[in-house]
Amino acid sequence: MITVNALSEVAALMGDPARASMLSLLMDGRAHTASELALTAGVTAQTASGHLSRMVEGNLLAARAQGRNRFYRLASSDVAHAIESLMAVAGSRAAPASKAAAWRRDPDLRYCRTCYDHLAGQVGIAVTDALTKAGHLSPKGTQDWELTQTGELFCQRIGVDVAGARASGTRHFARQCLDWSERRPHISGALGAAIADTFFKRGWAERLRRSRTVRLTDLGRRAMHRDFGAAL
Amino acid sequence: MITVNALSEVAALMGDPARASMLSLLMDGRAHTASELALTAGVTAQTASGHLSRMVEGNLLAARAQGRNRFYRLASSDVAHAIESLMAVAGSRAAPASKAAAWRRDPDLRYCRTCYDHLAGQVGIAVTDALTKAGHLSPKGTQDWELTQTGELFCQRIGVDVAGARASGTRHFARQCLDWSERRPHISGALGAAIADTFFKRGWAERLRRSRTVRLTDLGRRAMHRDFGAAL
DNA sequence: TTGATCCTTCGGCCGCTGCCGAACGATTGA
DNA sequence: TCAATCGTTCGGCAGCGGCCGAAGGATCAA
Repeated sequence: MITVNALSEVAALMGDPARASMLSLLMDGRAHTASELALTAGVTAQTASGHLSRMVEGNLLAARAQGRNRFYRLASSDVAHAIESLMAVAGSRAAPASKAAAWRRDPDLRYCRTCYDHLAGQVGIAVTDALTKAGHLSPKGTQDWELTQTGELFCQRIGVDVAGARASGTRHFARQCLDWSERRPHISGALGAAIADTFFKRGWAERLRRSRTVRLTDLGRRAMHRDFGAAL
Repeated sequence: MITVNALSEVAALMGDPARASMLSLLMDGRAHTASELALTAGVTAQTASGHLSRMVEGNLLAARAQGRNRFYRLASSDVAHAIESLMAVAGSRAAPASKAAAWRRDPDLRYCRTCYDHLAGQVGIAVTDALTKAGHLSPKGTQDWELTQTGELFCQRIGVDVAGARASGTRHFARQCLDWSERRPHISGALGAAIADTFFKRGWAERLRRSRTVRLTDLGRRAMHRDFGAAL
């Protein structure tokens, strides 16, 4: 009865209050950091770390390192489905969880910032989304992007130095970088840096002093609309 | 976060190997006795008893006493659905579980017998099914049956003493009795006894000596076909 | 390089809970 | 009524597992 054992193991993983809290938070479909999950569960970081690695081991979660942060998300929609079924049995429906409050903090930083040397935040996501929607960019594996032929032309048109990016030695060309405020991947790597360069050189964006925060100029706003088809 | 607690509690109930074994067995949708579940789980009766009462308490199972046996079944389809989702996460599909072997034992007893003073086994179920399908009988609550007007006429026609059954003092008129071999309710109570009486009086069935086993006669087989519309 | 932040591993404590033996009601069949 | 069967409660034991403090690696900002 290998299936019975597997059943009880999966259920047991979900059956701890701390882990259940984490899973509940992750039901929003986004990725969360270990410390955030620890806070939610009401346990210390080291305890949370143990829980998280066990859930990764049990194929409930997927982890992804991002700088000194580690983001965790549900491993599959199957997991989300199972949790929802359990909630149905529990008889109470999942609370919508008011996140509005959290979004008030640091709105500028969340709007646009540099992530190392490329754009992040809502603007970074908007750029990435626009490129993928237009067919210029498509995910390659879980870590990279592929720049299509039309993407190559598009970059040329708006003045992104693609050739320079390709020639950047050991560096990854186009990388998927998990956005910590939007919790979705944006474009990084050499191409991401080249795109950010273009934003700064053409006066579409400017760095705020002593901060990672980036301000989108009126010119940039118009460019986002005209060249990327995104309203921001 | 009342929902989180409830989630972990439900999952924890399913997260024990012994309980998971029981739940797996109960996934066939039928009711099983406590001892059968104990055997399946590989624990002693008293351990199983504890598990079962906890699962009843947690609304995972429903229990029903039947003589000195106690039958347990999944409390709802929601529970079955949740278990199935967990199995999907576990990645292995539920084994069909070869039950064919078990059905070979005591085929006569399973085919037809008396349960106290009424018919049980496949014949008892067939009679009950035929009456409900024809609209003569319908469940009333979870414990009783209601005999409809057409049912009353039908009983009159085949010679069941309904009036006598109604007059039987303190006794329940038409009761749902869980069939231990078919695991589904058949008709018992005064009406069930009266129906069985008819079967014996009209030569449709005869008791085997020193046994609860009942043999359906050729006459009875024909009656089942003609009057009940059931092939047996 | 230094300090700060994020996360992990290690070690030990403690409480929960699953397990069984024993004993006891309840029901059934003879 | 008596014996057998089914199921339960009780008590005690043992082990798993969740928790934290301490310490250390990795990464980032200055």
